[in-house]
Amino acid sequence: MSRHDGRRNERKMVDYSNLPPLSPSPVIDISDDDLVTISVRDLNRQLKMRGLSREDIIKMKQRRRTLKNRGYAASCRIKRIEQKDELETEKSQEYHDMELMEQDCNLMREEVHAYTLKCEALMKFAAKHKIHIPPELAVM
Amino acid sequence: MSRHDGRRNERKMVDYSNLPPLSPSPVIDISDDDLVTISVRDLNRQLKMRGLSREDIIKMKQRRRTLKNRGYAASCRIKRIEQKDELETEKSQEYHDMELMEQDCNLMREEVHAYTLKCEALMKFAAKHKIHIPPELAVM
DNA sequence: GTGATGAGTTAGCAA
DNA sequence: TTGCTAACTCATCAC
Repeated sequence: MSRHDGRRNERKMVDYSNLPPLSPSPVIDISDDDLVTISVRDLNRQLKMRGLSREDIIKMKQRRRTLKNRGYAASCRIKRIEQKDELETEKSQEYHDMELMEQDCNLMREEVHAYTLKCEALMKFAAKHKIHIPPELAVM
Repeated sequence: MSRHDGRRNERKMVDYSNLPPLSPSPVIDISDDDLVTISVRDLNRQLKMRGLSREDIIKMKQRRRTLKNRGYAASCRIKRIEQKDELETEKSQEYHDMELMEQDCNLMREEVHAYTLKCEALMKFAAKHKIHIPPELAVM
């Protein structure tokens, strides 16, 4: 119960200025925003310039890592949501395609049916008029 | 950094016996497993019987809540995974159905084509033999 | 009180 | 060191 007791989580988004100060005393006046943004090189330079103790340096580094992790966790959650949305979108697209294809199928089914009727009528006509149709032309 | 430093997270699953003892001293000899399982009534009875202090009772309750939350978090994760699996399964099922329907479509497409050829041949045959076909029977 | 879930922290893997 | 993710804790909401 050291870090998070009712200081964060107030309303949805990260307020970097809201983290508790580094105890026993604030070590350096870099904002959290800068701390995660700055390069390791520059950070080291800053830390040395200000002559921080070994301990404070370790704390600073740990703090940087934690802040970065906070960001990673956020992206991880966002990614998860996006992937889910993607799946759902693809699924409903597929469903839509399927409906189109089904219509297509039905049209063709009707077409086939219409042809069978037509041909049937033609064959009847031929029979009625005693027209001999060569077998390779006979439809049914 | 009070609770979880290298005691949990060893390998995947919850080890209830692994939580740190309640400080300043272990308060009661209920296992975590029992603590989350027992009813509130029974818990209260136990706590009173053993004459625990107000503070220790509060700690005990908090501990129970935390253990329960751990379980809720786990179900939440499992649920998320299951929902994702479900989506994926549905999607691939849909894809499979679509393929079947496509085959169906293709078969019918061929059928329609075969019919047009047949009818074309019949019409040519009729023309060649000067057979008059009533318009309502004419195919094309 | 119970259950679910978003955000943050930590451990530990992979690169 | 960096990025990611599972497991955990906590706050908060709904019931």
